[in-house]
Amino acid sequence: MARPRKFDETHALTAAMETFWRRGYEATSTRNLSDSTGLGQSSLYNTFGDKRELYLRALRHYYETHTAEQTALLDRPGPVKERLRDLMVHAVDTDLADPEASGCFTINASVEKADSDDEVREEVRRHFTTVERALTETIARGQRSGEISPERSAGTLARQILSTYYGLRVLARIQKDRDALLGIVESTVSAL
Amino acid sequence: MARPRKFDETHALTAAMETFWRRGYEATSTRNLSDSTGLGQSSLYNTFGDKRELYLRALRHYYETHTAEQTALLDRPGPVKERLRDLMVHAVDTDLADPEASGCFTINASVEKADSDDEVREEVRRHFTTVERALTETIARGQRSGEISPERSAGTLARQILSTYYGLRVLARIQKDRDALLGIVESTVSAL
DNA sequence: CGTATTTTGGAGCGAGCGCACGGAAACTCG
DNA sequence: CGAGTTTCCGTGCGCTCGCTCCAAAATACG
Repeated sequence: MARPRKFDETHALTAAMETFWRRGYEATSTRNLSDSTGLGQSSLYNTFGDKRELYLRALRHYYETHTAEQTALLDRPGPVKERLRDLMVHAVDTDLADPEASGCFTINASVEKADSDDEVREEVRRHFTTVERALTETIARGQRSGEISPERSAGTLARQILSTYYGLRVLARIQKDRDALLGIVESTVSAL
Repeated sequence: MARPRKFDETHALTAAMETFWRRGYEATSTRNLSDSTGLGQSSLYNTFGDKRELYLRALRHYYETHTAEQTALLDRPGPVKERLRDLMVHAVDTDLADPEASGCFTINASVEKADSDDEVREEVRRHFTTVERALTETIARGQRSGEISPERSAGTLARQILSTYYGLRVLARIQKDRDALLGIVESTVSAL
């Protein structure tokens, strides 16, 4: 019925996500997005709306790919403490593997834009809540199986892990000493 | 010998720091800085150099005022666990008290600008290291007095607290439930 | 009081920003 | 193959950006 697109929308969205992820919202220009996606400016605007809408789409895409991957690590079978350790070790290793890496996009969005944009804040909250819930379920499972003491509530322990986890991802931006970071992980897991 | 300044340099620096802190580096224009400090553009450039230099000055000013305040909380006398609790509770309360608050400037700088600016990264590292060292000393003191088990090294425990602490400050941007946040603090302190 | 020196305020520079637009191009379908 | 529809690409608009410059203003000193 009309001229077909010569790009894949998901590929373009992934490229835009990586650009926002690495450079942040303000430091990313629409030319940067045009370059990294390979789309012309008008195609960008036709497909995704304006810069802010594309940022929100990128953040949601991060949820569907990366946040989902994090909770998937927790939902796997096996000893619960190993699942929790996997989550954190995986984060440390991906943060350290790529020198261009830019931590966790959700945290970046939370710091740079959640204050000034209600929709961004709600989206960030959704990410946080999803990970927190996955952690709570995992810990509750561990408490039922006896791997984790039921002394403190699963919710409190989950928030404690969540806090350590996000702190790790902030520290890992500066502190590149893998052993020090893994020491945090071990100490946290063994304290459960 | 010449026309005297009609502003106080420290006051201007404090105002600039608060602007960068709240809005971030990229979203802050030199007009914003001119407005918040009350200085004309030429006075700003005469006194502080360009925008980036002013940002570095602001970050160092944060170190001397706010980071120093954090370590001062730890250096006070009294039970060690109370000192650690104070540090975290104080952060939660200041983050929640002011709806305009924007978390921890060091974390913000780490997320927005440490990747792309070596001097910012070194300054952020200095903040992190200072808090980590203060935590290590505090925990070592607790181990000597018997308040904290010497099973795990003071350095590892310090980094664990540091991680939780920074995670708390990220979470507090979104999660405004004081009881949930304080639950993290209690759980962390009681696990020592 | 005149001169030297520094600060101040405001205008304005070139560059890059987000975004819009219009015509050419590439398809589907009658 | 022509009509209709959507996408693509380049140009450029209005604006704001970081930063500079300069003349007026305000002091200290001989």
